[in-house]
Amino acid sequence: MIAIGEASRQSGVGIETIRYYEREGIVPKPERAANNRRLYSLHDVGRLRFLRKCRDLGFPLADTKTLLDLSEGGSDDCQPVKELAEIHITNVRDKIGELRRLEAALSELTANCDSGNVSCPMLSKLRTAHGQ
Amino acid sequence: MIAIGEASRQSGVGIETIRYYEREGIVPKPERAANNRRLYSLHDVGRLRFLRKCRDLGFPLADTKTLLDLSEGGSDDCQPVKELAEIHITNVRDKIGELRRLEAALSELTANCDSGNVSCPMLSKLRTAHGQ
DNA sequence: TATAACTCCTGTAGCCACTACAGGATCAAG
DNA sequence: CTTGATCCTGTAGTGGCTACAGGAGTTATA
Repeated sequence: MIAIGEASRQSGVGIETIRYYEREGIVPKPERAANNRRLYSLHDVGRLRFLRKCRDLGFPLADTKTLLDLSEGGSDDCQPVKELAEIHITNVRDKIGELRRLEAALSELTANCDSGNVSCPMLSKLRTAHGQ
Repeated sequence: MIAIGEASRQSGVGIETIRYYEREGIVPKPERAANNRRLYSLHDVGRLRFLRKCRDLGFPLADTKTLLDLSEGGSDDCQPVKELAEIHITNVRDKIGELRRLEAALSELTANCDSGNVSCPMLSKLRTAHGQ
């Protein structure tokens, strides 16, 4: 059994984040030593690593919790996992599209923005009544 | 002079958001009618529209405030505008790259995730010790 | 004139997923 | 015995809104 700092190091999840996950009920309350310090098992560390990977993949915390429950549920049924992942990947693609539109709009706005320019074309475009 | 609801309609900025901008000092406190209701001029509406365009372009609110100040400052110097925009466009591109990596990782993870699968390959990959 | 429906006011809390303290207790090493 | 690392609880802050609650005033209709 290891302390929270070591569990943090081994899992890549920050100490404060581990405590936050505990408060939020994402992970079960760990054992406590006689001095009231949290004690984590290898299994607990594995769980934290699992959570970190889900979060790194951009899953919302609630989905991450669901995935963890599915993973520990034993059945390992693909169906609900697939659904969550597909919704998420759709969201990711939507965001990419949105950001690409942003990038294009910004490029266009700053196209004639030279350092030597006195009247800034970007500001004047932002001031016009167009674009709703 | 118009009320806040009309200013909201004309600018596309929500009523609560307008009041929030006022609290945060993004826009100056407007005139008040005898009944304590806020009164906005055409100039005020133009300012709100400017803010909305900046926000739609994804600029952080603080940058948006800076752009507004530059726009109203009179000098219309391109230099600081260009700098803000370039930092922002870099951030946007970074985010696009990050999301593309996410998309690829998710696609790979779910590649063999069929509805008929009993042991979910995505869950088992998330459980492995790899990937730090 | 009554009343309903609308708009406005202030102030506060919630969203997401942490992150950063403050203020204190305990522990290990020299 | 001191120093420094680690741990504890509890609270507040981040960004940029958004959603109330609870009340006051305004406008339109019966």
